[in-house]
Amino acid sequence: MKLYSMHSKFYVAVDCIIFGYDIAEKEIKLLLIKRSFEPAKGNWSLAGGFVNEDESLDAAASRVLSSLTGLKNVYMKQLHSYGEVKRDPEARVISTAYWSLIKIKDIDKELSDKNEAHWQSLKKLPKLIFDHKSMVDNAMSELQVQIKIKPVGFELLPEKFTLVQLFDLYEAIYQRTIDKRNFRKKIITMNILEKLDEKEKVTSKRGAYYFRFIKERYKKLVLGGFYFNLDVN
Amino acid sequence: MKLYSMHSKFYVAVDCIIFGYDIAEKEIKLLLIKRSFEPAKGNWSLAGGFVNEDESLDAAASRVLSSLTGLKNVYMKQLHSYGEVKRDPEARVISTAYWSLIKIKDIDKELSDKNEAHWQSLKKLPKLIFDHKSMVDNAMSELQVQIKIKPVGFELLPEKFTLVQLFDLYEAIYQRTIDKRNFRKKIITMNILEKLDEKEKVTSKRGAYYFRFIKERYKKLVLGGFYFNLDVN
DNA sequence: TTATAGAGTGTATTTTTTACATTTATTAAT
DNA sequence: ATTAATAAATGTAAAAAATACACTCTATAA
Repeated sequence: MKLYSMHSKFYVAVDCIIFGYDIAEKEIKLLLIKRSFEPAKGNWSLAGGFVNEDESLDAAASRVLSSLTGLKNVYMKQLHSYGEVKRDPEARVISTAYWSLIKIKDIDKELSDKNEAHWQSLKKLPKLIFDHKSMVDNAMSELQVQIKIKPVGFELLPEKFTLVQLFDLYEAIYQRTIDKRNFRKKIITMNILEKLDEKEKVTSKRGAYYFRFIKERYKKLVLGGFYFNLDVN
Repeated sequence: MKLYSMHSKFYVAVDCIIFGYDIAEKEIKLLLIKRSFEPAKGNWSLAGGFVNEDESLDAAASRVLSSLTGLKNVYMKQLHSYGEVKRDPEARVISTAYWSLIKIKDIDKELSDKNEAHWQSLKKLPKLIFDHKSMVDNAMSELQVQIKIKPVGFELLPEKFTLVQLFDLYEAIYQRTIDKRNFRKKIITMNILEKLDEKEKVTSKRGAYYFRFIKERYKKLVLGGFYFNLDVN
């Protein structure tokens, strides 16, 4: 069949904006790659790859993420497709960007090292190739929006976390100070966290109680019309 | 050069979800096409087209919209890219969907007739080809979100409109009843509308005052930290 | 026993949202 | 001229949510 044969074909790629959170540094980090092939070989780049004949865009993005980190079934959402004619100087490539939230400790270090992947602080990013900087900016905006209205922050924290850690994460993402008491009040009132008996005792003598996000409880609440909202002053 | 030559190439298309608002019927409508080529010739479809070598995705979407309606510089935003392997039974085609808001009266009727374009009520849509139905559903969700937080509703109304017309538009998009007094209070308080001396006298004896959206005033407010919000009960 | 450092807590005020029913303006019919 | 009809326009009190704000508690190490 050749019904479409008069039309042009294009390389199609995916690029992944992989967010992690450094609890100690209280900083959002991005997993970036030293590009291993031309053009722009040796420069900093998002994790990316070309789409194969037999895989969907989503599958390609999952493959790229997994081949770099060893992770599957992590939080990943399509962000936007970038289709400027000259965005890649080598050839016409249309790229669909995905953003992902992972726990830094979960990645397969050997695999990421082999691929020359490095965590970089969002605050002092190196220059990125092509239009990757604007992909990052767009992803960051999306993250700021989503973390207000969906419980996605927990994707960046360990299973057990303290309210202080959650609070610091929100400050890091909002990039502003927020009121500690009002924040605690609001998240606790939602009734989607379970307080554990265990305490985190590294950062203080007194220790801070660990909490756990109960996804099932959240889902049940949503069915009843609940909207997650952590838009606090 | 052939640095990428080991990778596959794909047909890339754009599809446009074109929203219009029928003031008299108080209904959201979609501009749909009787598809003129195989596969699925004669079936209902979104306005779409293949991307050309020398145009960006955005430009392709603008071209598709303009070739069907004669309209340029209208509200249009990228929605999502659809990349399932078998989404088009004929060949592998990756499609980036765009959604657009236009004033029904502004379209070039001759042009749209020639292209077999027809306005269809959102409430009784015909069966659409491929994955176009889910594109429409996603676009509708996006419209519902955006009209709450951005002044995009005015894109669907004439330059001059009454508060009743604006109110009816919001009810049509939210697909629920809203409180008339609270709605009026909220939109008026925003101070982004100008009340004209003129009245619309077709739908009532008393007549309803026309208003006008003042984009410049809105933009100035936004610079000062203002957030449009019409999330009313 | 005491100093230290971070964790944890409550309330009053302001702002926003919600619920709700009557009056007003105009025209057409008598 | 009066009246009936119809949609437009309007205000307020109560409830809920958001905000501002500073001290006490707990555990450890000196």
